[in-house]
Amino acid sequence: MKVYSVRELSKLAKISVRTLHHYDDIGLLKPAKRSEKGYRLYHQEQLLLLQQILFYREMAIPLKEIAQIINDPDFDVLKALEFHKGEIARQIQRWEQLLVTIDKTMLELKNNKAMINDEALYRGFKPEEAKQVRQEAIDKWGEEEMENAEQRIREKGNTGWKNHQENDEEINQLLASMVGFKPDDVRVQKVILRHFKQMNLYYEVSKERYRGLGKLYVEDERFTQYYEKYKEGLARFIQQAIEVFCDNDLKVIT
Amino acid sequence: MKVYSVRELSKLAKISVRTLHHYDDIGLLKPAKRSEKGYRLYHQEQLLLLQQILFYREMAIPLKEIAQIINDPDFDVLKALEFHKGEIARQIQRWEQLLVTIDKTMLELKNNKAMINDEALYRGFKPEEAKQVRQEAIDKWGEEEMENAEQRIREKGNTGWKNHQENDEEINQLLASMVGFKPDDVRVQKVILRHFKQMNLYYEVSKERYRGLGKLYVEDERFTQYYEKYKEGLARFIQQAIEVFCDNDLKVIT
DNA sequence: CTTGACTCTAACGTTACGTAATAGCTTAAC
DNA sequence: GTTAAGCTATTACGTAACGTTAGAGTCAAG
Repeated sequence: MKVYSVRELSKLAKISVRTLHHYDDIGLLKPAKRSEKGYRLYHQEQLLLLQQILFYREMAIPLKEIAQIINDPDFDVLKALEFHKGEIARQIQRWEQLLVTIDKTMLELKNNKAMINDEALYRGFKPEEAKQVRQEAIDKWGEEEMENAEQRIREKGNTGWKNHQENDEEINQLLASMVGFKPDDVRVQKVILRHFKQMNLYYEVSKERYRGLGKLYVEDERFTQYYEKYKEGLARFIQQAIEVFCDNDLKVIT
Repeated sequence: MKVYSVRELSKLAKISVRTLHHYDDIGLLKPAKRSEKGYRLYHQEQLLLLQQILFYREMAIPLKEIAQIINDPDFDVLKALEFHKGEIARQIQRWEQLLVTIDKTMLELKNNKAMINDEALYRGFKPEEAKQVRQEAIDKWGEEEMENAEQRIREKGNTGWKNHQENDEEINQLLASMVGFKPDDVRVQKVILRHFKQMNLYYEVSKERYRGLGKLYVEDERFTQYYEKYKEGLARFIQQAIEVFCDNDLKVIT
């Protein structure tokens, strides 16, 4: 009967010798016997076992569980597989969602990055600075927008402007207290208008860009988490309110 | 300016305190300062950073790389995201393939398990034993096939039958030497016929079951690896040859 | 002043091996 | 016979991202 050395077996199964050592260590796959000098010797039986092990390993089943499966004849393989199927399916769901998010993020980075930076800038500057920054931004718009915006952020640091921050805070608090209202509620829209005006004080925020910002609130974790901090569902609430605002209140803008 | 303790920040971000400790340890997110007694104190700035970190962490980007992204302004985020997008896409591919394999495996386990066991039995029994086993199998077919087959395997162990094994080996060698031939090549089909006869010596292998076995050769890692050992592509080759055989040579069977 | 809730550091545990490092064995060639 | 190539063994640290005690100091409230 043919016996296999570690190397032979490893080549057959296309795994490393170390892996076989490991499986021996943890008792998952012991060699049929040891040679006089302690060399591991495997038989067909082990080859078969190994194939099963690798089969299950491919399905991302932890080695401990694999040991169960191949050792314990009473182990319910079907149940285990069913379970892992669910796990994998969920995993796939998550990753697919991630792909979407990444795509969106990349789009933001490519096209709308300025918008994010606007927010970053808009938050934390004195009005004079903001106006100047804005002017610069408008001047160079389209050519080096990204680099410039980032550059300015780094240069200016975060020398916050008190009044602005407080106003911002108040608006967020107000909106937070209104979560649950219908987005087209007049009271909500009033605050949104205030928000919109606030932004337009130092920035030229078109209807389009405002709508885009609204979407960012729910699609970008960084914004979402920032607003969820105030109240659960706030991010989505604001976004919906902004949508309504942009759809209806165009007259205010011009 | 509001400062956050570890716990506060951890609650805001819905992560563990340990994680914040960890991020501090590895320098990914240092607190703004330490209190007199060494307590970690975080500011808004850190909150923002943390949000970014968690954002990237969600996309399964390793912490080291995240550190790059948020520290090094020259780091090409777009490229990094593009890269990870590819990674994730590939992952998803693999997992989806796994789902298919798992489904098939479960089907095999539920309905066709006997087939796998047939192969296991068929390989390694003396003819008398095999015949007896077969008789038993036929008798109890359909009620406890799975348990019985397993039971028999365990009972009989692997007391191999020399001639049978050798014949088996020779067939495999022959087929291995023919990989690359068209599956409907007469020489191939002759060997397949021999294979089929060999199986029918001790087992009642219908055209259907034989075709099913052929599929197993390529769909079940355990079989695939077994045959790939002889020659790369052998498993698929045999399967194709069996398909041709089952499609054309029905007259031989009856 | 004593709880209870919170904080710190230090350090081991987790998963499935990779990667040396050190040393003995086998075998074919010279 | 020796030597070099190639195999084998054991031991043990490294990896990623924290979880989980464990021991000990700190803070606010009753």
